[in-house]
Amino acid sequence: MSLAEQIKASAKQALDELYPGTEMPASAITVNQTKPEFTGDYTLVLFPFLKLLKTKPDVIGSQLGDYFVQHSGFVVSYQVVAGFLNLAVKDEYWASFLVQRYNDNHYGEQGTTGKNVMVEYSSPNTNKPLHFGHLRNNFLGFAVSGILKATGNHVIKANLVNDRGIHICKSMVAWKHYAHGATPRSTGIKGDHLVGDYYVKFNDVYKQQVEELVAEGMDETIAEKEAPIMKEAQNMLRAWEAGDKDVVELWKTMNGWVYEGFDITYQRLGIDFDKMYYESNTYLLGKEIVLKGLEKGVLYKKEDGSVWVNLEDEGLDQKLLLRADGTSVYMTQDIGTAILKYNDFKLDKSVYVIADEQNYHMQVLQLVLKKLGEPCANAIHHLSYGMVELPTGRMKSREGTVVDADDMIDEMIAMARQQTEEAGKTEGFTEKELEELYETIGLGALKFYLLRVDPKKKMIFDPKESIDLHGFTATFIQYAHARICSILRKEGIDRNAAVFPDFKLAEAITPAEKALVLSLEQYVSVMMSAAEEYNPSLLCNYTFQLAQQFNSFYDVHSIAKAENEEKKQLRLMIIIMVARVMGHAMGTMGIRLPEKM
RNA sequence: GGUCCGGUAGCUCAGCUGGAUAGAGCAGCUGCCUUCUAAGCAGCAGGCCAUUGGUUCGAAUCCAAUCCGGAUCACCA
Repeated sequence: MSLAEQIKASAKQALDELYPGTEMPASAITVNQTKPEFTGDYTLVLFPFLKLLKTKPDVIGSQLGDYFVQHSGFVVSYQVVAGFLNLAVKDEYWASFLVQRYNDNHYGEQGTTGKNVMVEYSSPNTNKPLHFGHLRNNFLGFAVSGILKATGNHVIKANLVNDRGIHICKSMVAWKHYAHGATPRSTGIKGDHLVGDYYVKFNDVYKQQVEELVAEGMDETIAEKEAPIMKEAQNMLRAWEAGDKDVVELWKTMNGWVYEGFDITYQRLGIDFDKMYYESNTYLLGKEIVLKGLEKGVLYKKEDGSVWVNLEDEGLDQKLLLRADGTSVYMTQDIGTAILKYNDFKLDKSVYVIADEQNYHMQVLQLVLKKLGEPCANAIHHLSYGMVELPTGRMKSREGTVVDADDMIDEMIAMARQQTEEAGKTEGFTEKELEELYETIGLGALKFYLLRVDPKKKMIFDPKESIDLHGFTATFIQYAHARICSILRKEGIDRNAAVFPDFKLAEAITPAEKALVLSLEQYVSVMMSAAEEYNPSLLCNYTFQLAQQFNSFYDVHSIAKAENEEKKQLRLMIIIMVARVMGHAMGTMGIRLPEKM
């Protein structure tokens, strides 16, 4: 239990004892960190008690304050200011917290919940390379997986690859006509980019053909259907579904190129999966379920033979689940996959990392599954995140107005190199170490940039403004971490092995020291909130604040020249804990921290 | 039009389960490296928390209305 929670519990107990018979609801008890301008560490708000207890703030304040001093064991003194009870926590409490956690190598890790949680993320289309917006999805999914793992869940990271459909055929058709047999090997172009180029090519040609047909007097909506290249793509899709040997062969080849490209990108990003699902394997699964739902009378059939679900009672619309010709739609596939995933791993929770443009779709999916009586309906959680936009609006791969993920990674690493060299900080590194450092800094900055904002908010990225390496960034945290490592190196201390069995608290803890211990104490509850809210930005904010506090501490206190041995040990324990917590928090999100920079 | 999401410093964002004088970073301005890493620290300046009303001892936070921006409401995925 965190200290703030202990204070709440004690306050509840105190009120029960002081005012027997008056049931104070837990919601009436609020505990905040004390504002810096007042003395104290935590503050209990007294206003909510006044009416129910028919008393005044200073009366109840001193009653509760006395109770805390006498019974809590951790409060040394208190002050009542207006309606606030400011509690000062004993230095001994902080010291013993520190010693205890210092010797706990798993601080920040929760015991197992016994729950199986799947996080589906990334889920790319195999017709184009990843762009900046996809990065947010990938980082979010990976970070949330780490957070759920740290809070004791068994996590399965899943990737549902969208490897079939008309959009895939578009790249294939264009490649057939315009590539003259070009391959990643023959051109030296990364496979996903090569295929993406032909997706763009398809759209160029398509647009041109539509224009020509319109110029010949055809209606635009008809022209869009009649353009030869579009018809060809549709034919190809039909051929694929029929298992046409040549089409399937080409499909396998081109998807293979894309996977090779994706693998490189995933590896550079430090992102991985425990389970791959391919839509080509799963797209037929939902049909059976839908037909069963039809039998049960949960769904209904229209005259033309198409199958629908009526969600009007839920305030939504009617939704098609099977076409008149019996083929599946997107929703049907997702119904099948949801059940498949659920059964594959006996899931307690199934998280979908999907952009907020699909909120409606996910809502419908969940409702349909519920209507069908599928237990997986209740396990679904849509982690809906806002899209990354350019100042000019949304990225459109069809129009080629995207910030490419691979380019972005290169740019970030190049920037890390440039700034390290400019600062003259390359000494004492081998060439290989430098390469690794630039990657750690560049990728860290990129990940942090995309994770530090509340997932549900959309964000605007201006490619003209580079991602900063100062201030609220991973670099800032990495730098603080490197400083700690440097201190330890100079002191000859191994942070994983150092123990302080003789530590005694000899004098008062200073404000800068206390700020750090207080933050360290809050780490677990921050991690829990991040898990509850599926929100890595909480960890980003927390870790940044910890780094800030460390830098201030570093400025006013010396470790090497500490006033005495007790202070030195105290500070060593503090900074080692800070380094560990930073490493744990960032590591959870896939951001590495260097020992030196 | 229905539904949903957002509007906080010049810019990017915290704070939103109601609590003290609304916080960071960037950009701007002052200081601070013969002392454990200045990718840092300390400070200055910058706000009608979109608007209006309501609830309350207390509202950026909750409710209602309005304005602005976005998403979505496909036999696309």
